[in-house]
Parts: sequence; C-alpha cells; structure tokens
Amino acid sequence: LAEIKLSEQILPKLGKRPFNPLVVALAYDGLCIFEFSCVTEVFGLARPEAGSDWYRFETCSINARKVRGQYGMSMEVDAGLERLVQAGTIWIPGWQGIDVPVPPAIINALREAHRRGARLLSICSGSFVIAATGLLDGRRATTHWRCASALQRAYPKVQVDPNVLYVDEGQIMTSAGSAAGLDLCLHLVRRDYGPEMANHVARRLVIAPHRSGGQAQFLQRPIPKQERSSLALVLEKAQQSLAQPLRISRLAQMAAMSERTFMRRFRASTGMSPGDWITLQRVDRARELLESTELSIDHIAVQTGLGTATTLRHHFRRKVGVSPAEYRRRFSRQRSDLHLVG
DNA sequence: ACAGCGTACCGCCATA
DNA sequence: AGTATGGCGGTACGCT
Repeated sequence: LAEIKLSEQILPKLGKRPFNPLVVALAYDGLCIFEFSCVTEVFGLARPEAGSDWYRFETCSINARKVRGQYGMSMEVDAGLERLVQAGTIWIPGWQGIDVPVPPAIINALREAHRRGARLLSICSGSFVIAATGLLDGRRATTHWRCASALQRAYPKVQVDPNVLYVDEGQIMTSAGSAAGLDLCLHLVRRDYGPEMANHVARRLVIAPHRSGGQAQFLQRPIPKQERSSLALVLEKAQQSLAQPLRISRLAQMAAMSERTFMRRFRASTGMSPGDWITLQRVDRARELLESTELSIDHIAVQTGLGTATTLRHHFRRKVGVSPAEYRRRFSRQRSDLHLVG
C-alpha cells in the first residue's frame, strides 16, 4: 500500500524526464560479480511502482560474446561496445586488474560517449578505466582504498581522494570499493528522481539510505555542494542536540527561513519531513545507547529527546521492528558472545 | 486503549 | 511564461 501511495506521489514528477534513460554496464573477462550486481539491482530490477519512466538497463562487452566471470562461471552478453552509442549512463563495475591495460576500443567508446553527453560512472577499480581515457585529468576521483595510491601513481593528474565513498564530478562519478558502489547508485537515483525515490530504492534493498555512525570514521560520505547550505548546518546542529526539544519554529529560525520554506527545503533535500527525520535520528541514537551502555530505557528516552519510555518504545518498534529490551538482549556489546540471531 | 490537546504538515494562494 | 517564498487554515498525527 505504501508503494502505491508513493508512486502516486512521484509519478507526476516523472512526466518530463530530462535525461536519457538507457543505462549500460560494461562487462569484461573476470567480471567483478558483486560490483556488477549492485548496478543490476538498482537499475535493472523492474520497478513497476516507478511507472514506465524508470531506467532501461542493458549490458555490453567489447564484442558481444561470452565473458568469463569469476568463480567458475561465465555469461553470455548480447551487445557489444556499439551499444554505448545509445547510452545515457555508462557503468564500469570494476576492472580486470589495475595493471591490465584498457583496450583502445573501450577508451574511444567512452570518450565518444562522454563527448555526446553520456555520464560515466565507475565502482572500485573501474576508476582505472575512466582514468585511462584522460577524462579524469584535473578532476577529483576515488577508488578502492587499496588501489588509491596505485591510481594516483598511474595517473598523476587525477586528484585521488581515498577518504570518500564516491566523488561526483558532474558527468563523471567514481566510487570506492565494493559496497560504496551502492552508495553511488543511490546517489545517482537521488540526482535523477529525487530523494524520496532514492530512499524507496534503499528500502527495497534493505539498506540505510544514508550510511551513518559505525564505520564512518574510515570512509566519509561527501556532502554535495548544494547541501552545504544553512539547512545542512542546522541538520548537523540538530543531530548534536537531540536531547533538547527541537521545534520546527526554532530550527527554521536557525536556518534563517520561514517555517514553510524550511519544511519544503527539508523534504526536497532529505525526502522526509523534519519530524520524521528527527525521530529517526533519535531512534538511531537510542539504538547506539542500547548497544553500548547499560542505561535504563527511561534514561535513554531522556538522553535521546524522545522524552518518555513509552514514546521511545513506540517509535523504536516502528523503525527497528523489535522492542528496545529485545534489541538490547540481542545486540548489547556486553553479551555479544551469545551471538543471538533472528 | 483512550481522549484531549498542541504541534507538524501540506495544499492553496498571493506575492516577489 | 517560469520559479521560489511565506502566510493561512484544515487536518493528521504524536504526546501525555
């Protein structure tokens, strides 16, 4: 039901799609199955809830033929490089190896596609393929942290940033290793269809629309330029003072805009209402505290700004699916040796 | 589970 | 024509 409601909301906006919907992934011998699958899952999976205006997805290889995959399997590819001529978006999901030279046919096809206005995106070592075209010279890019120095050495004119999940240079986007490809996939959906649709896709994938907390010390999500606004600053401040009551009037005031505009801009940027977002942050924080401390539910309710244990339980169950007590029983660090799973 | 209270939300419209 | 703003008011929703 939620999906039907969503498509009704979104469909009218898709009426005039400003970009070429054909997404083509480049397959090659030794294809990185995981990186390839990230792209197929987001762009290839049928999404009737998005109406008829979703991407079209195809695969191509140097010449239409069988390509060797990994792990003792191969696949038949229907199209050759000529398919790239039609593509609006081209994905390079990894590459055979960082030392494997890129065939001139691929370099030429990618240059030509770029000249035509197609977007080039890579995951992991796929960045080496784009770099080989020379199109990354003078631009920022990233790749798997293990290959970052090799990329920098091979292509000194590229500004390699190993500390981000992905880099958006407009028509060219590169992402870090493996699962960071999913972050870039979602980023593209967000650019093309808006944050609500990206959140929706993330939910179908059962992953968080934003990577938060935990591992983020190592890889930080780049904040798109347009979001370095007063709104982004207010979000940061809000996140740091969840324990206090956060009223819309006050947040809008901090952002120096009217409540109406604040709410509009908030939804345009995050895909959810301020209230929903704040509750989500609070529940997230409660989850952390349940895992890593022995604080009582009442105490955590106060600390997270959810107020009372009743309110905490209510929202926690809605967002996480289990009660706070049950969650703590399963995931508390002190008891992690029990390894209780679902 | 309920009720009653206040805020949040969003469509609508005038305005810049 | 188009876009962004912000005020108003009804309703939905969350909190106690």
